[in-house]
Amino acid sequence: MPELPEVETVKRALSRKVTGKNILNVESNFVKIVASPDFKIFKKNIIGKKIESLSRRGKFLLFHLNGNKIMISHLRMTGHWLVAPKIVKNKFIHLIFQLSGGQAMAYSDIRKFGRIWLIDTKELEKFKPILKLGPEPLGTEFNFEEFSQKLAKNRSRIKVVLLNQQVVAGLGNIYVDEVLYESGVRPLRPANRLKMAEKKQIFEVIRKILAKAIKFRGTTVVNFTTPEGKGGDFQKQLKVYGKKGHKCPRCKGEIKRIVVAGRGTHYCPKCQK
DNA sequence: ACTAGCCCCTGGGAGC
DNA sequence: TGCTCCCAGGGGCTAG
Repeated sequence: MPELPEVETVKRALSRKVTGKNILNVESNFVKIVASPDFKIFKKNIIGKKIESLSRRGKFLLFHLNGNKIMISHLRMTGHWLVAPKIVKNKFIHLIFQLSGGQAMAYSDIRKFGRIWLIDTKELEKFKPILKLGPEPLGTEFNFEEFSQKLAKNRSRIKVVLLNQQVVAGLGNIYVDEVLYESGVRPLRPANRLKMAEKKQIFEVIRKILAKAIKFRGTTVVNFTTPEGKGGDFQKQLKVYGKKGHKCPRCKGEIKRIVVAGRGTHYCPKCQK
C-alpha cells in the first residue's frame, strides 16, 4: 500500500520518464477514478497540456501542467502508474494517456480506491485534501515542538494519531508499525501520556525510517511497483509489519498482531513499552 | 467541533 | 476441486 516512500519513488521514476511530454489523448474505461471534474471536462482540459514537473505532498502525487493546471493523484491501496511505448490493456487499467515521443502513461488500480483530480493552480491552496495535511516529515517544517504539542492534546492511541494525516503527512499502516517498533513504544499508548523522550524518539525515527525506505525505493507488500514495474526493496527491512508469530529481531520474543482502529497492528510486547 | 463507523473495491487465503 | 466467506485498509462521508 503506497505510503510516503512509495509515492516519492513513483514521483522520481515518473519524473524521469514523462517530464516535458505533451498529453495527446486520454481514454478511460472507469471514469469514476477521476473524482473531478467530470471525465469529459477532464479530457477536454488535459489534452494538449505539457507535463512540466512532478511533486509530492504527503501521499498525493502532483503533475504540474502548463496552462496553470495540476493533475493530482492519490493511489490509496492499489493504484499505480505505468509508462511504456505501448500499454497492454487489462481490466485494472483505468486511464491511458497518449504522450508525445511515442510513450503512453497509464493508471492501474485493482481495487479502484485511487482518485485523480484536475484543478487550476490557483485552486491548490483551497484543495481540501491537501490543505488539511500536517507537515512533511522530511521537510524543515516538521518541528518537534509542534509535534509534541499535538500529541499532548490527543488522547487517542499513538498508532491512530500517527495515521492521522493532519498530525504528520505520509505515514500509513506499515510505516507506523515500524516507527513504533523502532521507537520502543506500544501502539496502544495514549499519545498524551507519552514521555518527552518517547515523543522525541518517535519524531526522529519517523524521519529516519522514511528516509531509509525512500533509499530502498519503498516497500513491496501487495501491489506496489514503480513505473518501471519493479518492486521496492524495503520489505526486507521490515521488522514487525506482517511478521505475526515471527521472532523479534531484538529480543527474539514473538511479534504479536492486534487490531487498532480497524488496522492490523504488529508489535513486540517485550521491546515496546 | 469532534468521533465512531460505514463505504468504496477486488484478490486471495481460510475453511469446509 | 470448488464454493463461500471474510479480510486487507486510506480517506471521505454521515450520523450521533
